[in-house]
Amino acid sequence: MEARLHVVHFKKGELVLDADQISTKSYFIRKGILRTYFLKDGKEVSEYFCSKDEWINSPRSFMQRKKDIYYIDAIEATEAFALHVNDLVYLFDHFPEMERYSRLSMGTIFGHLMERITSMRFASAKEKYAHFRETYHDIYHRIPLGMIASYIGITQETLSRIRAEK
Amino acid sequence: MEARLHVVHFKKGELVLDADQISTKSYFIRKGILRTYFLKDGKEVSEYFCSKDEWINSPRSFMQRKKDIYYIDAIEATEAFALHVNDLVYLFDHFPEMERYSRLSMGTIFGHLMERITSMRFASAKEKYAHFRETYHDIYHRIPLGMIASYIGITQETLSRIRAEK
DNA sequence: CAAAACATTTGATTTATGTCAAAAAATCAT
DNA sequence: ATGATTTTTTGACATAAATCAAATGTTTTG
Repeated sequence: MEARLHVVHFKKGELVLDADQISTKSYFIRKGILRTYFLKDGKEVSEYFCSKDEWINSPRSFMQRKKDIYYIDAIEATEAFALHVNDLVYLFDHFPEMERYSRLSMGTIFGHLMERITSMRFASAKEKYAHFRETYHDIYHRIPLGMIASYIGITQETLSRIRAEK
Repeated sequence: MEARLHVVHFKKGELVLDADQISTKSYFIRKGILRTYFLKDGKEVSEYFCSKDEWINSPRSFMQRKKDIYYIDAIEATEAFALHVNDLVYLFDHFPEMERYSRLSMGTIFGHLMERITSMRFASAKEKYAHFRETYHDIYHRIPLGMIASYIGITQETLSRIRAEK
């Protein structure tokens, strides 16, 4: 089992997954930050950030082996374990408890997504930023302003002004 | 198995689940529309709508047996099958394939949620309404304007004006 | 059927945030 | 280090959508 995970390193700014390829790996981060984003009108829109002890992948691409719109890149120099999708399938096939574990953790992620939807719907720019800081309280200061702005769906200028006040 | 589902009926406007109780049932709709909503500053905010052949519940309340903020009510007179959480757990325990099925369908719902987040982030009020109509293309005309407005996160007045133009 | 309750529309005004443009600050590469 | 990118800040202005208020339209209910 341990052997199925191999260590990988990414330099700051390095592309981990290109949107035009199907993702066969999921990464468990040991150090650094990876980020999922997509392009809208030629500009990067950050979808989410992952750091230490978290898994990151392009969900649909990885699970359903279909191309998706997401890129993954490294915000910082990052060290991670890579797990190949075939090995994961092997695990699901041989350890049924995995399925249950997976189902239950999905529930948690689910809750986060619903919360985020709510936050997007009724919050002012300032509140969205506050919500972002809560969600990423241990790494928010390591994420560039522009990426945060696109993550919460406001412009850089507005975010800069929010930070300036107080 | 069939016996574990029992038919229930709700009148238009009837409360199906009160937020101050833990939800023990999930409903599979045969006819009509149910809706999940929560209260924000005393006003109802619609979370999602379900119709024919879909399951509806208060996810965290149902799966984790914890109180959550969601109410469920009937937008139309509705007929549904109710499944008790204990019966579902029984199914998961006795039919491992259920776990896999559940995991895979979560992936789909996942995709919808992510799409919705994107739609909330960068769309104008008009585009949000268009996105809503696509998502609910077979029932959108049966949902009151005010509920749609809160679902997409704009005011009733703005939605009314969007409908008025063209 | 009328009255009440509720939902939608319309109008006038305000406000938060976006846009465009340029300066300042920080980071990167030679 | 130093010049070159890149990122962040600041300013002036435009605009979509919110707010407040009232009128109209539509359902429900006794």
